[in-house]
Amino acid sequence: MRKINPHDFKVARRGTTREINRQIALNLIRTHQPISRADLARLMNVRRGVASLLVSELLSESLIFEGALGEAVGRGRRPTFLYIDSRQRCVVGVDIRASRTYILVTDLMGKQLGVVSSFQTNKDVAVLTQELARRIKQTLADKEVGSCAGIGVVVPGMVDPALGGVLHAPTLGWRDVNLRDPLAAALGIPVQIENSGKACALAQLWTTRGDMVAATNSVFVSISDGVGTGIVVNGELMRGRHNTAGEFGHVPLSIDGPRCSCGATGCWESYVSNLATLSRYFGHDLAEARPRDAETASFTVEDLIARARAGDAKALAAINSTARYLGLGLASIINSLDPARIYIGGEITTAWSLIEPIVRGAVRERTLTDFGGTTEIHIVPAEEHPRLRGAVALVAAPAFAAPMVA
Amino acid sequence: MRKINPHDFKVARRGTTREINRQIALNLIRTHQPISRADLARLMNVRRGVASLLVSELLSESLIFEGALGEAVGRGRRPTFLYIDSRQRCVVGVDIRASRTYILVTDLMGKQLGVVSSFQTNKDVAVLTQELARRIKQTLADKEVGSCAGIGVVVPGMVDPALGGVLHAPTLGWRDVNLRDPLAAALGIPVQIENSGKACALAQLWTTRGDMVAATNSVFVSISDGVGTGIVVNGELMRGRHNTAGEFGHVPLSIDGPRCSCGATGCWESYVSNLATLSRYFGHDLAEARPRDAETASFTVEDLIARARAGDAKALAAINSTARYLGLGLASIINSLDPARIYIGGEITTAWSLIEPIVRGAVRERTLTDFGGTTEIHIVPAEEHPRLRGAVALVAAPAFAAPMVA
DNA sequence: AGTATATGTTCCGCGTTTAGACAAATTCCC
DNA sequence: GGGAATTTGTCTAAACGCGGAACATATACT
Repeated sequence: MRKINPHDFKVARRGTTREINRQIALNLIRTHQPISRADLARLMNVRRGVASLLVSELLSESLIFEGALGEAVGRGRRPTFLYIDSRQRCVVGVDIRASRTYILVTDLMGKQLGVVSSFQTNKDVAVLTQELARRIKQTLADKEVGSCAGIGVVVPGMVDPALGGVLHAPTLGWRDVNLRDPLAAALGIPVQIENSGKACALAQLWTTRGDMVAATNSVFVSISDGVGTGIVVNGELMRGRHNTAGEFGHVPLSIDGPRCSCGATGCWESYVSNLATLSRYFGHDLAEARPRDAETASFTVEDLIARARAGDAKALAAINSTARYLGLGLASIINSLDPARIYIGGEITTAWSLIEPIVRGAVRERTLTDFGGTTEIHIVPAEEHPRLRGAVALVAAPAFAAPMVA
Repeated sequence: MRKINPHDFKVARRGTTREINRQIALNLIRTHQPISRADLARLMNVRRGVASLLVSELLSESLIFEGALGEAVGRGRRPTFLYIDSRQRCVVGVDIRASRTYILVTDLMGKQLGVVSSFQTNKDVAVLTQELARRIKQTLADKEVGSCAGIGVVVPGMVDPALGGVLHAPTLGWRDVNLRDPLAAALGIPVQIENSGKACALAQLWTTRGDMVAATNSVFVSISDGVGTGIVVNGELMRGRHNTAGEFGHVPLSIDGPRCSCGATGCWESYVSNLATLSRYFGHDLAEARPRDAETASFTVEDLIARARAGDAKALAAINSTARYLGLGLASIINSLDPARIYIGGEITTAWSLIEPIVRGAVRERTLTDFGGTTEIHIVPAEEHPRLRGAVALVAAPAFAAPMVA
């Protein structure tokens, strides 16, 4: 039951019906491929004639292609199978992080076409843009990937996708930096840019198979140096007025808690970020400066988890403590948004088998309803590259999105 | 950019275009009345012929009516003005609270038709249903209000609008109670039921004039015995998987804080509810049982505010303390959802002129971005009856909602 | 070889927008 | 007072796309 905005609506035109049904057909082919025109018509509950016309339109735009004939189930003419046409077109996903920058090439369906490459991030935007352009050119030339439909870039910080600018990325030290236009100009390819937490949520929305209801109402929680979240409501990414929706990392667990990098105190992030977990292990006061001495500089959460698994009680205690705070924060997300599913990404998830009971216990402890306590929690391993997948989705998804209407 | 759910979509039929445009026309008449067919066509950017057809359809369903001829602006034929037809049809809104139950009759546009009546709430559902039915019958017979299109009921608790049941309403002591069906059966009128925080959000969404962008991305925070919130995203009420989205009242300010009625500790509600404010004034430990002795039983927040305005320093301190916690909690809402506007309702708002600087200061203190700190805050006075307006919207809004498509 | 069945195409009907013409109503101007 | 200009509202034909059914094609079973 959506309200029509009387100052910003879209009247249905003669071609709107077709536009809508075309997108539905495209999505059904995407999720059910290989599929015949007849099956498509049955799924859509339209006559075969209509499905045929929709298909021929998609064929003429080479969004799909006709593959080999399928086997007839019983008797009767064999169906011609339809597939999304992701041949000779690719998408580049770029994940810029404080330490390194990652590049991935996929086809339009998000299928990985090469290895993930990476290089050290130069925080000077001009230099970084140049290096990115050089490496992307190289990648596109090397591979048999066809033409590039677009480049998606994700950044750990506040982004204005409409203007293409990074408004504030603390870990990169960027403020009011336009990355999109110079990169697009250097390559002659359209560039989309978005916050990485939101991109992760997009990745799950567009790549999750099976239970779509859960993916269309979900929250992605990404835990690394900071805590970022992306919220998906009714199959749509929640942006908020200034595209900053999803900063759950700075909702407090205790307003009198440790100082957070954002300047406030007791943020969830200051309890569960990788730095917080490591600080807890090394016994530093969390309010102090970040540990960067010789012993701790190269020590990561993965190392900590390895020690915990090897029997280091202090390491285990640090992780368990993070697990508990993680659960308490998730409970806030559940109470406030009641998502069907929560995705969790980040290094800490490699310890999931250790911490799951603690996390779930803490969730149950603070959720208001029994339903809330049983909210699905899905772990997204780093090997799935959720941020890069999200960057790709920025480019690939619009072709499949529902048309704006009413 | 919404994703089409491949397991639950709506194909566009032959009549879908008309359905969409019909609703747009209806909404434009609603917001711009009185309006002529020609102006409607200009607003919609369609031919006058189309607008005429849409109008004649709406006329035949008596959703609108033709009023007197308007004055010609320059030369030319005088336009016939169109109006939403809210004559002889009414909606009943019911607000069930722990102490009293309120009833309001409005027309389809939400215009108040009589006085708000109320009676003491009997927590036995059978008795309450009977009394409600009796009083509503009486109200509908007394007034020259025409036939009743539906009854909207709001309850302070967890509701399943689809099943018509109240799953859990702590202050009423209800659990798994079906209120909708017995009431509908007793009156022969369809009944809609919803949580009161969500209803308040709906009320603002459907009755706010002017800046629609703000209303379509807003959060309503209702502060009384408890703290309830309703979230509106893209012009649609956010329900969540179990219709429990919006329980920001139980997001903690400090997990080690005072015990909350929900069983957890340090919930925002336990800092800013009316009881919390009063307890602070009387110096009780917030974790103790609620103050209900002779002195405090009948003392309300309004009384407290009156004392504060009269110069009672202790009263002012209690209110200021609540104001600060209120702002800190609002900051969490802003950080996590980035709404364009926050509406605040409840008794404490009568002290807004006293507490506004403190609230805004606390908001700025914890919001992550400068944008966030300047988020619009609108006070909704009790005289506007936001809960009752929301109850009415439950019935009146569907006729104006955008059709589900794609 | 004949029949049954499934797929994919084609044709016509009908609802809706699009475009334009036209009558009715009203003001302006001579 | 009368004609021109302008605006409103209706009407008709064309274009677009779904709805339904017929038809050709292709395959399996008997």
